[in-house]
Amino acid sequence: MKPELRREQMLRAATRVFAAKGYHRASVSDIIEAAGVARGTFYLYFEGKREIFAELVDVLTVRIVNCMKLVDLSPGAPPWQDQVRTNVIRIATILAEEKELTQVLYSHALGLDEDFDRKIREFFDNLTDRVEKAVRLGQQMGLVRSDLSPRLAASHILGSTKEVMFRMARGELKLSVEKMVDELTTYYTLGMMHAAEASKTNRKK
Amino acid sequence: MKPELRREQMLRAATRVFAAKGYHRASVSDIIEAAGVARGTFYLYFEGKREIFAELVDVLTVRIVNCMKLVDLSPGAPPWQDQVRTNVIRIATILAEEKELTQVLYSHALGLDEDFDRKIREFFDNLTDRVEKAVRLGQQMGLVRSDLSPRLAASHILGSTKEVMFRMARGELKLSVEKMVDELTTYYTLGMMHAAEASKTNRKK
Amino acid sequence: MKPELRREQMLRAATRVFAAKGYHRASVSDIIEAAGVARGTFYLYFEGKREIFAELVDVLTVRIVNCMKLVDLSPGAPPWQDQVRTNVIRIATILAEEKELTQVLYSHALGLDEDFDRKIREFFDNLTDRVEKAVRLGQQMGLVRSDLSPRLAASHILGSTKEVMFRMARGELKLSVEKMVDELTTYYTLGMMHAAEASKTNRKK
Amino acid sequence: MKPELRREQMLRAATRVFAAKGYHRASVSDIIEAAGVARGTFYLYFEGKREIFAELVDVLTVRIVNCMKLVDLSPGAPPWQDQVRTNVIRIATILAEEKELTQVLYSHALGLDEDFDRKIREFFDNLTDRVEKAVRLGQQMGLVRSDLSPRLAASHILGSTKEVMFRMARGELKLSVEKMVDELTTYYTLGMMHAAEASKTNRKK
DNA sequence: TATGAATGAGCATTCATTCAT
DNA sequence: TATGAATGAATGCTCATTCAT
Repeated sequence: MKPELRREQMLRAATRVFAAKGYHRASVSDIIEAAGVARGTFYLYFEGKREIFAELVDVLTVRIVNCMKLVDLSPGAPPWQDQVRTNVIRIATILAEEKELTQVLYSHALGLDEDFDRKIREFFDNLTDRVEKAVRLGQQMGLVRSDLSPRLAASHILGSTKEVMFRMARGELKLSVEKMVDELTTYYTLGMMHAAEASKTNRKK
Repeated sequence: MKPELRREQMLRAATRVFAAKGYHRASVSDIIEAAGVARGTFYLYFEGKREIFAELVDVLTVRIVNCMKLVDLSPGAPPWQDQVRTNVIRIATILAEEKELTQVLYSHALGLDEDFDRKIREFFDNLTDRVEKAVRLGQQMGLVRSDLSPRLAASHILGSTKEVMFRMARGELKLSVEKMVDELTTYYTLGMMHAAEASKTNRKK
Repeated sequence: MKPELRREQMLRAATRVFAAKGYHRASVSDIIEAAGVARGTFYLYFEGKREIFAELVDVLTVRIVNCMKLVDLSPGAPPWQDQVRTNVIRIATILAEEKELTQVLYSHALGLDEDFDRKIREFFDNLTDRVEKAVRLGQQMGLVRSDLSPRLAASHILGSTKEVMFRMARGELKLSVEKMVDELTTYYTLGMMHAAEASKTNRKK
Repeated sequence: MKPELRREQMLRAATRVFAAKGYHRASVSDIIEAAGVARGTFYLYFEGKREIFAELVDVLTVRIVNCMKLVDLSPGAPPWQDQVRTNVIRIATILAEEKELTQVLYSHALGLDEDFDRKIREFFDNLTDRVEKAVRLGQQMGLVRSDLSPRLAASHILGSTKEVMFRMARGELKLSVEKMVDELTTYYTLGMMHAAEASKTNRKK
């Protein structure tokens, strides 16, 4: 079998196993059994359990980071709310496609070893930073109320998004991606906007 | 030594160890060393590693659940926003007191075994249910806009609260509990209120 | 069982196993089976296979180094030949007592890892250094012919001694320790002495 | 590529690898990498790691055995001391040429498996037998003192020769082959000769 | 011939838990 | 109650060897 296919097959098997048992309870034996390959084959493609997990995270990370576009505030560009909405829809669509991986990432990712924990943290910190910058920009433009702590607001947004996405991945919240994103962005924006703006936005609904 | 003191001593040691290394990387050896007791003594007081961890979680859970009061909407009661705010302040105060435990609980708790995972899930689901009910009530009272999905809103609130609390426990967000709670509740309420109300609330700031 | 006894028991078992199979072919499983202890017990006392082997070597090394006395050339001291003979007898007696360990040490000791190889080498280099110094001293005293390379002579002496001791340990050469040592020292001394001395010494026999 | 060249190329690579890492630490991967051939190709030419090593040993063994000539004691033949000296020079020259292989052979050869260990032992026993016979012959001719145990003397000679050759291979003893052989044979002969002979020999130097 | 992906027996090691003292 | 020596199931990993292409 072609190496790339083997890799693919094993990554898929690992995703299934990690989603079903969680990182800690999953063993290399589980993965090779699920993939239907021999012990040695596993180590031919991955350095160990930690590494195959890291690869799964990396793949998801890259996809998410790549789909995010900076909000364009130049005249003539679409309203920033729409741009944010589009970004969130793109992310949510990926996570909805990768339900199993999302569950793993958001629930079993910490406590492996210090390096790895840091990596996961960096991923979320990276996202938080991006959101924080957007909030600051919003404040400079006068769109966001200035008494808001940008870091706090970013943590907020990230936290609620994580929770909702995770519950959708677990199949517990059953909504269309659009409906969910609309709620999410309404929340974000209402919480951040000046009274006058909030008022207008709510009235439109 | 008095049995209760022994227990206390070991629980405290376990908290420190779990906070420093995380559940999976912490070993019984670490705990007994930190507590300064013999191996066998540990098993005299606790059934095992899982159980001493479960006990730590239980203690925190009980404290949190006990400090939450149902919002009283009868005439003459304080404004519901204030009541929510008081609730959240109480919870946040406990978590701020138990920073180490909070970190453990929110980051290393999953992946032990199925029973335990379910337990953690049930704790959060329990909280979500309570919030969801509150949202429904708010809708019935006409305070909360009716196009809001109560479950989604509850997930939202829970997610952002978890994230912010966790970041504070990690020492990453440095705010007073009050400031944080104000932001949090402003968020919750603005996102949920009718335009007119939101408008008024924001204006007051 | 008392820890020291357990250690003793396991060291003895390991000696037997290493002597029978050689270091590389011996497994921890062999050792614990021979000792009649559980897997974990082994690791309670030793860090691993390398370490228990190192300990065996250390014990032998210490015994050998301790039994060697510097040759006393002051007036009134016994003839240096006798002193050397006594030293060699002491070493040979230890090795004859520890036949199994001797076999292991001299035949399977190299190729474990670089650190360990160096250790074994240092042991023999240490012995070689001592012999070399003795040869130089002999040359200064005019007892040993001056055209002899001290290092070469020392390698010589060490090599022949190692070989003979090893063959005795293997049960291939069957002589009394005394007879063997007499031959050995005759060899050493004849090869090194001035013609006149060699002549006298040989005549005495 | 011509089969013989391939073999040659792989044997050379193996020699380098074994000399650098020792038999046990060397892996088939190391060898094929050093030789620049594929995994399967290796097994096309050799049955396995043990066999390629055995082949290297065999080649050296044959060369050494072939270069040894029986001492000719018939009248008119060169002095036996000279004949022994010539033999030893021939062996030493081969070993000096094959420094890497010598190191491997003398230090990492044991502990592979029983058959192989026996083989190495047989090689040295074979040499010991030859030397022993020579000693007996010397005793019969009245050249060697009769109180010498032939087997012991042979072990002696072999041991010191092995040690010196090995140290030279390791680059630790730096002498010309001639100087070394002179010392070696002086040692052998002095230790074995009658007093009168020893006296004469030493005087000549 | 040559390749290199695949194999799996074998090994070292860890650690939660037990139990005789 | 308290101890700590002993346990052994479970796990991760290596590497010589095979075999389909």
